[in-house]
Amino acid sequence: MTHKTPKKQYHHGNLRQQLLDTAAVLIREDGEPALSMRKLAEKLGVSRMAPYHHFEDKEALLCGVAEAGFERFMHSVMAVATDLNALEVTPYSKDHLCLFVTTYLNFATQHPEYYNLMFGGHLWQSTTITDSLRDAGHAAFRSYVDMIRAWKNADAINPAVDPLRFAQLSWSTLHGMSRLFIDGIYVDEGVLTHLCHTATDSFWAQLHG
Amino acid sequence: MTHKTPKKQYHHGNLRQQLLDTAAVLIREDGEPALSMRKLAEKLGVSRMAPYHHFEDKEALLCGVAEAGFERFMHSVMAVATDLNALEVTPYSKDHLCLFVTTYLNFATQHPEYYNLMFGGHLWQSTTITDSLRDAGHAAFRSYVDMIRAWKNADAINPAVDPLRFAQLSWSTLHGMSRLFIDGIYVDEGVLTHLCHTATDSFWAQLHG
DNA sequence: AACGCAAACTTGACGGTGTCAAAATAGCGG
DNA sequence: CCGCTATTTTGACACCGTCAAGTTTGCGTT
Repeated sequence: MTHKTPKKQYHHGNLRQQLLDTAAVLIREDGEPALSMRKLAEKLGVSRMAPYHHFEDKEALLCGVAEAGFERFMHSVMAVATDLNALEVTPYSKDHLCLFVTTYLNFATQHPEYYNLMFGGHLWQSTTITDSLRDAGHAAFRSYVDMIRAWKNADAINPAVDPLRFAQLSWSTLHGMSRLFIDGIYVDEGVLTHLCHTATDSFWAQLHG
Repeated sequence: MTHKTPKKQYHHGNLRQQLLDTAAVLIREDGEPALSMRKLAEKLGVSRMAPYHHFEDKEALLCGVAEAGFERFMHSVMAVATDLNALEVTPYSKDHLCLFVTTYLNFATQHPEYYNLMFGGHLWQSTTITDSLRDAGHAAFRSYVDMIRAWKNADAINPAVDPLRFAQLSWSTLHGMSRLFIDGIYVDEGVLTHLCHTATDSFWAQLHG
């Protein structure tokens, strides 16, 4: 008979998870390029090579962090979708759309340490990107397209709209806005909320033109 | 009386410029993170510290490369603007708009080594970004807003459109598309041209709604 | 023509990085 | 208790950015 859960199964315990969490914290504090495996290991009171038993190399670790980011991201979006009623937002309305837009940008600007890895070129251009990360990314996009298809199936938008095409363009806009704010090219907080509304207007027009 | 131009003013000659050019080449080949000052110096047959006489540190060098990118970028955009007649594109037409969109994306996708530095977070988030680079970036955006103002002054768009607001949103879209293609998240070449047209349609609608 | 001087370049050294290889240790099933 | 595997450690290496101090070069002045 095995123990129910091997709580502390070794010297340190649940390293792997702590590596992911602490890496995210360190990246948030000092930026991704400043993260070093050695400092990360030291922060967890473990020798420099210990992390390599849980992640093949630094990039694999970052892929893991990005994957965790996708989990959080999906959770955020799902949460808003289910809380529509509680928020007194009527489905398929412009407010609904705006809520989605602001949710996306809030995640991006409030969790840049995740967003950068999730949608940055560093990992996606790399030849060693994890299969699971690639899947998570594709799944996220697919669920976005599915969301638009749902609008279409509910006769909430112009039937001539191509969901895939609209998804590609609108995601580009959301992604571009996110990047410009995260990268500090756009700075003003007020501009953000205003831009969210302008973007929503544009999306709404595309969906009903 | 000084010489008109000090052609070969020292051992090596016009290093500074070769540093900028070769750095761009190396980044294009292996990506920005793979660029090292030492390899760059060696490639030019010069000792490792030589570059530091022309650029304070690695980041300053990258700022220089980015600045060169802005020059090329502005040149590309200007060239299209002046060649409108030769290309048989009537000013302020939808084709005109589409031409601008494709020009932007062509630059981004064909010169990622410059685009990444010009509009990437690496330099803009850094506290040590060069003043001249900052100026170049702002100038580029300002000239974009001015272009839209010109359309407005020519009564070519809906007078209710706020040029700054439209510039921010449309630039976000262009930037987002560029990033997604450069980062290899969107891959298909055909999708690019199609997305350019979809984006143009959206912009056109915003300008004439 | 000689000199001086500043600009351009080199060499040595230091602390930091990712990670390969091999040794050490811990915990669990038999 | 033994042995086996999962986990962690230590040593070593090549590479990186760059500070400090030395060396070369070429031009302007005398």
